[in-house]
Amino acid sequence: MPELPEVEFAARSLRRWAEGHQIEGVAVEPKAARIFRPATPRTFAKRIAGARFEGVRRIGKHLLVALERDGAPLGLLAHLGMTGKWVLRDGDDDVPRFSRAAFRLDDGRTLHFSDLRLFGRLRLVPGARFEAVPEVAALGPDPIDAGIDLARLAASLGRSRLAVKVRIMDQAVLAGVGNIYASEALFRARIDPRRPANDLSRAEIARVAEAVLAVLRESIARDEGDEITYVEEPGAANPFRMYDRAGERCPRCGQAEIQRIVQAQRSTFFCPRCQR
DNA sequence: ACCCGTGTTCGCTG
DNA sequence: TCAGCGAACACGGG
Repeated sequence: MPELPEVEFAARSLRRWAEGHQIEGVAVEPKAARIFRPATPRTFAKRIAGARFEGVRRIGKHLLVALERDGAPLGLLAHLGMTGKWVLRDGDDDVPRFSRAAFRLDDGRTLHFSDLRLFGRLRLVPGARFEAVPEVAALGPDPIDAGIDLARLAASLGRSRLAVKVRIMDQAVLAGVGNIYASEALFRARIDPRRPANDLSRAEIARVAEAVLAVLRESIARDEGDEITYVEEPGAANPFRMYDRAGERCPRCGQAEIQRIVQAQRSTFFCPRCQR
């Protein structure tokens, strides 16, 4: 599910569902131990039980959850990986498929962290000192939260001969841009994803910045309500213009077919006619 | 059976 | 020294 817009949706959901509520107990799936590392599932459950949700921040694809336990701050760093999602249930029966951790709240509802592929992470951060976590410290600016500084983006791109599509997915360059939105943004910017990053002109870099912001904002706006359609759900309509549309006509020129290529072991979709 | 997947990390290489 | 590459992680769906 998750790139920046989907994680933003998760952050808003968590705020609405959990802020101000206390965790009465936690049930963890022992087989999902890798999610809780370096803590063991048991230690994780023990340390977080009794904590109250204070607030939720998002940087890129990371959720920074501030908790308070026994009057002391405690952080929960959550990453959804490829298939993670937060799900709220009324009671404690009706457990979602692939629930890996169930947080029983003080109002009888249960918050589930569901994750099929186990690439997600739930990590406790002592004192809620998120800045001290290396993977958080390494993140570049979040485009929605901080905007995109053109000079900084130009510097990041100019330093690399990597394909621009691969480069803008680097979380140190733009935190939160993943495989889908990288393709979507470069289509909007009319830039060939295979171009070396350091080959782009200043004007082209400006187009990339504008396009990244636009596709992220569009998607966040689309997810405005309580519901979100997950790409992987069977029968869900594909909301993207390029992603997973190989062989279809380009929606811009109406002439060329959308191509699928592989870059850095990930699928890229683009229009060979419009994107130069 | 085989390939694919919205992400990250690790070890190797030049 | 370090950017870049490929494999690995894990598991269901087509």
